[in-house]
Amino acid sequence: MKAVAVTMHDVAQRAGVSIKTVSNVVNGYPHIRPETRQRVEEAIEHLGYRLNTTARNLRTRRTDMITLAVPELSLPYFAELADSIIRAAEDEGLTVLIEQTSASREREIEVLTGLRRHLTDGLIFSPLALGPHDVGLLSVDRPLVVLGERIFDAPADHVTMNNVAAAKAVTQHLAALGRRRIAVVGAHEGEQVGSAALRLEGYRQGLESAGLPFDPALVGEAGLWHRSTGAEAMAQLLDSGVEVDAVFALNDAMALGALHALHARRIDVPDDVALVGFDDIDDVKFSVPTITSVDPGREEIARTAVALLVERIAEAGVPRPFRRVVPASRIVGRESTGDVLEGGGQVVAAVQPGGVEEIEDARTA
Amino acid sequence: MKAVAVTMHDVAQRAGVSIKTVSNVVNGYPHIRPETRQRVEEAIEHLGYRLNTTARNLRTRRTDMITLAVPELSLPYFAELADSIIRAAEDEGLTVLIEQTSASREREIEVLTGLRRHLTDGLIFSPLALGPHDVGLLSVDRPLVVLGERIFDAPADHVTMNNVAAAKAVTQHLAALGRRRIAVVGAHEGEQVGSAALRLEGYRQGLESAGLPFDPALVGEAGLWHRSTGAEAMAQLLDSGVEVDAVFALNDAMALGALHALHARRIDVPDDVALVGFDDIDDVKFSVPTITSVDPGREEIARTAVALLVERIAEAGVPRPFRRVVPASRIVGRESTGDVLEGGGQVVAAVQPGGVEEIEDARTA
DNA sequence: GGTTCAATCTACATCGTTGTATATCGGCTG
DNA sequence: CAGCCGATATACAACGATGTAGATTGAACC
Repeated sequence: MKAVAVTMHDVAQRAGVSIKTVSNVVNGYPHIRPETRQRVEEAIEHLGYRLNTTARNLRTRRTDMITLAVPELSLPYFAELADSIIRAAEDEGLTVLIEQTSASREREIEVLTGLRRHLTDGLIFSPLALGPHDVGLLSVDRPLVVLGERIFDAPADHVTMNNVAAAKAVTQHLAALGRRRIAVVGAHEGEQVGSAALRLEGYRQGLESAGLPFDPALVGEAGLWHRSTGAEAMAQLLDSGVEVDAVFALNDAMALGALHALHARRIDVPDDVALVGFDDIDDVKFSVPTITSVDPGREEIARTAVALLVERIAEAGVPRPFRRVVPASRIVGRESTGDVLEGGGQVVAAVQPGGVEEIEDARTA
Repeated sequence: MKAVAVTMHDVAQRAGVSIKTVSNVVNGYPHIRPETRQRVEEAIEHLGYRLNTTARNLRTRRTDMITLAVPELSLPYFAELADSIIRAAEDEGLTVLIEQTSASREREIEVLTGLRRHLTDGLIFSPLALGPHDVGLLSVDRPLVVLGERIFDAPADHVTMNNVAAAKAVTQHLAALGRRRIAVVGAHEGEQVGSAALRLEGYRQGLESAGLPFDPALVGEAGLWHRSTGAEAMAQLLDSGVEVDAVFALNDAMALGALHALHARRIDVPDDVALVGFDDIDDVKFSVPTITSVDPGREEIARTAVALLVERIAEAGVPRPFRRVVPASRIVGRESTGDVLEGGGQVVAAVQPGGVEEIEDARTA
């Protein structure tokens, strides 16, 4: 019943050539008589032959696939990041396999060490549970590019963003608008690493440079950076009775949640409270009101990550310094800070890129 | 420099057993002396052996991977769908490879016929460019599950939603709230198939059952169902001067865009205009105001699609009727229709599921 | 006219597993 | 005690492609 797969063997037989010649035709090897090529192509067509990618992968030791490990696609930032990375990979002839780690430590380790290690040529990894102490786990013997702000000293290439500087710029911008009681949503108490810690640090620097005091009462905690947690953190801040005239949500999802919570209490944005997010996802360009946000250069992050990985794959085994790349980011002003009256969005601050840095300790990736 | 991959051969040698025994240990074959098993495990541990998935795939003719083809992940509905499908697949021990078609005809055909055909065990395909005329292209010789509303007579299992009934219910609900000038955003002029046509049909039926006339001036067109196109369509409707007291956006992304456009014109939702979307994505639960929407049963769609595909894969070659599954959907009422004052969301209408239907023309999938 | 070389094609081994058939051993059955 | 069976382990071929080395042309070269 089930038609057995057509192989090169069958094609070779029908075309009256060797199986290797079929392979050569399929792979575009140039030195083939036009007549032969035609016979082979006819046979392929007639038999409906399709190359077996798995067999080729085994023989060539390449799969032309890469893995992208992110927490979850239902978080808009990661969905958009995945979109960009898939496109960038496609341009390089690569297919992307997505692993959702759910920000679970176990799953993140599994991605690094698990079964599928031999299935793709490399890994772009955006950790959320692992931290600096886990650097050892990243010493895998295959091409790896790390994203994000949790692990900086990994033996791997690293694409990140200018968190501190951008957060500082956000805070300064809010201060420049005359806001004095700038709250934060999404802090992680006691944490020393990761986006939360860095952006909070930028916030403190921004306050300081604006001559504003740091008030712990203005710092709202939120574990996972979802819309819902942002709304909860915002609600708690408001309920605490602390005076607030601006909110810096450490990512856009929380900014949307915060906006929701503000609206529920009939607090006007931006008249009563100004609001800024981080990530510049599509949502904040259409929310009501639109939300000012930090564009961390998502496209560039994606393209760079793929490019670095492709390089590592090509040079597998060749030692070369690990690189840290930090694309330029910028603040896009929108209604939530009164920077534009409606729609649009305009750059109100550009944050210098960190450029490309080569790290001494050059091991083999 | 580069460590050559450790194979079963190396493990076998170190453990002093045959390579097949190593394979048996790795695969959990029961009849192995504990002592032997331990020696093998020690060797695996010591050498850092990892199974080569590609080789196994070749030998077993299975990859335990499935392909999911969607237009793009930056559309929230598809991001959430992908999330759900990846989780459902994981529960079945499958990994998901995502292909973005960008709603391009060419890419959609490529996904069906392309190189990677032999790389995964099956395909879950959500077409946006192909239509009923392309049914022939779907006669592929491998497990396939089709999603969506564009192709109904494909020789494949099909998971869809109750578009007409749900859209009718939405319209009736708006009418029941006293709205008389119900506009639509996202129609596709002249199109006979697909979500747009079906939902528009439901809209017409809803109007009719409510005794309201159908007014073409109230129908706004939008090609791609993005936030931006929804905003444009809404703006055009408003600029046309037509009277409107409710808007049915044919998906949530457009509803968010429409809300944005309404807000830009200082039109209050829901006081001046009520708004309903479709898909029940996360965004509409946190927008300002929150938006009433149709929950098409995304989780169930995902689980069903994976389950059907798994069944086809297991029974490859066995003929069995093609099935069409239509999960139940429901309208979740929120602020944009005044159904709740804030937050939350409550079911205001349940739409009967279409159940499972078996289609006569049973070919082999 | 022998040599050289590019073009064209083929044979064979190989990538790292798993399926199949088979060998060996000891114990249990009747 | 012959016969049988389950437990344990192995040898060998096979999955479907590609890399390597080499065979066979015919034209070009000196």
